[in-house]
Amino acid sequence: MAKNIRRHTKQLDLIWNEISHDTSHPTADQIYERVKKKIPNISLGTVYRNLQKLEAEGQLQVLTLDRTQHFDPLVDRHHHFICKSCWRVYDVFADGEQEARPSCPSPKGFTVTSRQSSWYGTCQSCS
Amino acid sequence: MAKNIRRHTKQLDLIWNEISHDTSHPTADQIYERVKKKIPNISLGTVYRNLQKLEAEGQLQVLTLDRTQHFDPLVDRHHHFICKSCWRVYDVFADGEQEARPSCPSPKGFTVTSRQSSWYGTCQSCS
DNA sequence: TTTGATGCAAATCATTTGCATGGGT
DNA sequence: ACCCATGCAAATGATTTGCATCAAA
Repeated sequence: MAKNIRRHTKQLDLIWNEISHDTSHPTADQIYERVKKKIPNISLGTVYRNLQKLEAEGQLQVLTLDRTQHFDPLVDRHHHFICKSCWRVYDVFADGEQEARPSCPSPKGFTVTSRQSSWYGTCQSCS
Repeated sequence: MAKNIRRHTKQLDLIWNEISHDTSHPTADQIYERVKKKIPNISLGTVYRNLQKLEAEGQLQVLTLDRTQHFDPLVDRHHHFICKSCWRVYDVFADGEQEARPSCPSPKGFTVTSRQSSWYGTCQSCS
């Protein structure tokens, strides 16, 4: 019977403000460090819980890199370029990427709902 | 001055035998369970160390899925289809996938050395 | 004999969870 | 008042590492 009503807290607000315009793909810990400046006793667990909530609501995407989650407020279709030297993550918008489909296994019976791809290499500031 | 010569051990042999023809993308722990049947006191650490070595030598690829590494003996260019229902991983060979390049950020100064992409959806046996 | 590899256990690191309390609604 | 969200600390789970010993070369 419970309505499970979503509550509006200052912690969630602050976390969203920190990340919503950030294109640097920060980790939970990096967000925690920033947010702590405004709410010194906020807990890392709360940061994780709110990031999960934002992801579940489709307000952000998660990119796992080397066992660590990176959060990305850009949820439109795009890909990532990861620099193997500095490990910065760049958003990538590919031209002329036609909807390649799996040819093997046969597309029969396989339904594709999303796609994620990453380029690896060296970025401008490292080369 | 040390030559750091690579030694040939039965543990490495066995691990390679287990994985080299396996297309199911097993985890380290799954490989450990199999290998333990042949060398009961082999340690999980040894399995990890040998998998790392095989990866470094380019004999296998690692695919990280939900914080867990999956090992793939297929190192030719290919992608993956991950079923969101059973979490099985399928190898994918895409037709007509021309080399889309990042258009933003500008390709200037960005060098792409490898690319990895994954499709998510529902597989044949789950639909 | 030399020294890289192993087995074991403890350490690490990101993330999750249990629980008592606090604060939206 | 209800009961979801928080803070805290302990737990989890995959992976790594230190170290004494073993075994390829």
